Amino acid sequence: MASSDRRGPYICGIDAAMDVVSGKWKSLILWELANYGTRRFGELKRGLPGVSEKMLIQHLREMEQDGLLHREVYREVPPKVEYALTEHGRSLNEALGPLGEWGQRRAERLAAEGTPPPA
Amino acid sequence: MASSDRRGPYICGIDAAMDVVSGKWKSLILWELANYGTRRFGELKRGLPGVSEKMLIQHLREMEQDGLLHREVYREVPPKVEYALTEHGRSLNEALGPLGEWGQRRAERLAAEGTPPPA
DNA sequence: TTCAATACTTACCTGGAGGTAAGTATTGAA
DNA sequence: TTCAATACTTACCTCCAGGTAAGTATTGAA
Repeated sequence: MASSDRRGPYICGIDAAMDVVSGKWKSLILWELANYGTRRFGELKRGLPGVSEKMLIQHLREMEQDGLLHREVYREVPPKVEYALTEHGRSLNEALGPLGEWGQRRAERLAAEGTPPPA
Repeated sequence: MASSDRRGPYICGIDAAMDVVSGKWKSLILWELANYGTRRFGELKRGLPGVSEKMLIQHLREMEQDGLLHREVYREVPPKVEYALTEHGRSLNEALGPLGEWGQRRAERLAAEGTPPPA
């Protein structure tokens, strides 16, 4: 969910899914964790160029509350925290597959049509 | 795309798809048009309770520019305008299917867990 | 005693998504 | 001459997602 809690009522499934995945970096976090299995806070930060620490932690917290990922704290010095997808997170990532493929085709089509990225 | 034009560069397919589908009412417009085939402005408005005319027309214009739908004007009095999905719009709607199903399951799970909608 | 490394935390600010409400254009019917 | 019906259009405003930048907590090593 977004920081302004919703959790319904939803008018359709897309609505319910978007409530959980909308957020500038969430789908990328999902992708990163699906690819690497487990990632530390700093690794995620480096893997998402441009993300601010505030938004990264905020998104991670929301995704944890939404049951998409698990947070494991290792009491070491310096501190170490690992994030990993839950089963729900993995299934969401899979459900996003077709959308990603559609977007991929769109990007290729735009490129083929000679639409240069804006200056 | 959002009113602040993006059209890339995209860092992944999800990104490219989200650029086109993010917007409070866009997935619902997609669903409405996929279900009815063709809809007039006023019909869409009545079909999306709560949408403002400003946002509806803005979303429709953006989706037209993104090649998702077609706008057909009938020179009559009173005026008549019909909207229908293009092939791209239809394929996007299909790509959203699994996400919608995931959201549906999530909504059912939340209901089963006894998470009442917020007051 | 200070520093390095990691993972946050907090205060503050800006831009833009989206809402409200009133106005416009067209023309046949009453 | 006014009104009804439809599809916008415009001005103005609010709220919040997200950014920046500085601060905190922990403790072993130098």
